[in-house]
Amino acid sequence: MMINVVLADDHVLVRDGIKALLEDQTGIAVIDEASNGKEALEVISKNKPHVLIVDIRMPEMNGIEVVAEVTKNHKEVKTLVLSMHDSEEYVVQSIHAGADGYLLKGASKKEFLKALNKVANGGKYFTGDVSSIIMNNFVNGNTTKVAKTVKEPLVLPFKLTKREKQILILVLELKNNKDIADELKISKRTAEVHRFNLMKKLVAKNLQELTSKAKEYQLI
Amino acid sequence: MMINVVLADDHVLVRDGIKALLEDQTGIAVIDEASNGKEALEVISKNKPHVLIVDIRMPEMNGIEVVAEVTKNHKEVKTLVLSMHDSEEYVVQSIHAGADGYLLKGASKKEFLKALNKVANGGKYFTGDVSSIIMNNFVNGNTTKVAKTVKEPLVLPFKLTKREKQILILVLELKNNKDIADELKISKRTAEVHRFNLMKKLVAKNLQELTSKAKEYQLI
DNA sequence: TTAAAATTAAGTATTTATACTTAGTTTTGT
DNA sequence: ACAAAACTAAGTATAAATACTTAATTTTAA
Repeated sequence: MMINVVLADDHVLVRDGIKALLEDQTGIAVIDEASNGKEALEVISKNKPHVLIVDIRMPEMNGIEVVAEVTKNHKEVKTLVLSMHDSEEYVVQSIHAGADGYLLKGASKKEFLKALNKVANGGKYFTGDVSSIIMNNFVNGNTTKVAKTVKEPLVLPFKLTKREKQILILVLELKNNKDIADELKISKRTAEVHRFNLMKKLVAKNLQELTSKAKEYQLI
Repeated sequence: MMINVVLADDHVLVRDGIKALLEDQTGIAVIDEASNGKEALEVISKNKPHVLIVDIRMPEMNGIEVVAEVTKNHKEVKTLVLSMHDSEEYVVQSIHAGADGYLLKGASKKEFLKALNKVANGGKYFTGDVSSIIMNNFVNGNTTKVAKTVKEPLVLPFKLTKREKQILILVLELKNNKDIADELKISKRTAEVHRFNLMKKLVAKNLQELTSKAKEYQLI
């Protein structure tokens, strides 16, 4: 029985790498590819693969949003999320979105194939390092958040002005107000007020929270 | 004339992707691979390739260190640095280390081949976005630092104590002194002094410089 | 053309970070 | 056992960040 696979990743090197890896595997075929999230959904609707291998970070729609959409509208398609980073946030979001597996891009060929086969056969596969993360979060009661965090990047409860976005980038680069002022050719007091407004809009108490929120809302 | 290439990248998917990309190119052959910096140097010594394609971030030795070593000991080998990020720091360091080219992993096949051929033929190729960065830095006189920054991760001019390392991690997580104090069960004033000492040891004026230095010295 | 939104920059106040030092206590190495 | 190093926490001082507001000017949208 042939396992039909669709790849979604904006880097052609990564897609080619996966294809090369699967090339000599009997029973597995890469039937189509996508380089962004929206394209991935189109390709899936058209081809109805058994498995979607999707990078977590992509233009148009990120991997988690794609997984949530596939889980909702293509229940027969299994999803395997790829990520460069062993990130607790990403893992939890993947699970909440309904992913069948999560794998690091640095995984061995052996692990990769194991994950793909397991997922294709209806099982779950989360890379070993991630299991304790899963346990921690489920034990701590983060399981009730169903597909909430994955939607938030699409409909934000606020809107940043052009200037605020510029300020945000520099703040996230850890520049102080004087440097920000110099770079944007405004006064230090002006930079302070923009910064204050950003904190208010993102509901952040300090730089750490601002950074987390910016990542969560995918503002960077 | 065949261009012999060695690949150095710790992700097998990336190496496979590059191989797949080069597979149908007459005149180019991937003759060996390495998955970390030290292995890369061994492979180069053994195989004497025309070009080394090296990821900037690798275990054992990072790509810039490898390039510096190759520039010094294998002058006939051209080097092309790959990076996921369009980072001014990385570009400047690559140039200083003697790299013949710098490319983003998201580059198109066309650009990739253009870069490879140009570098193999003795030219330089830095991805378009980078040219202005190069100009900025050269104009601002950062050109005199020859292979200095690439060696520093190996021999540091200071030593961090156990406690300082703990403080550094939390500072880089953007935690404030009160939170650091709570987490390590020390007083806020103690956290302040450790923080001050860190700034002094790493010769940093502020959080931004501290973060940069920590990355440069590979303390995180 | 006009109104609304955004940008700018000042005011005053509190909190936190940075700067630098001193000194007692605890831990580690010889 | 003792000396050195590390850790701890206080002192005083300056600078920066945060908090919140007001208001004039510029830009943008209707």
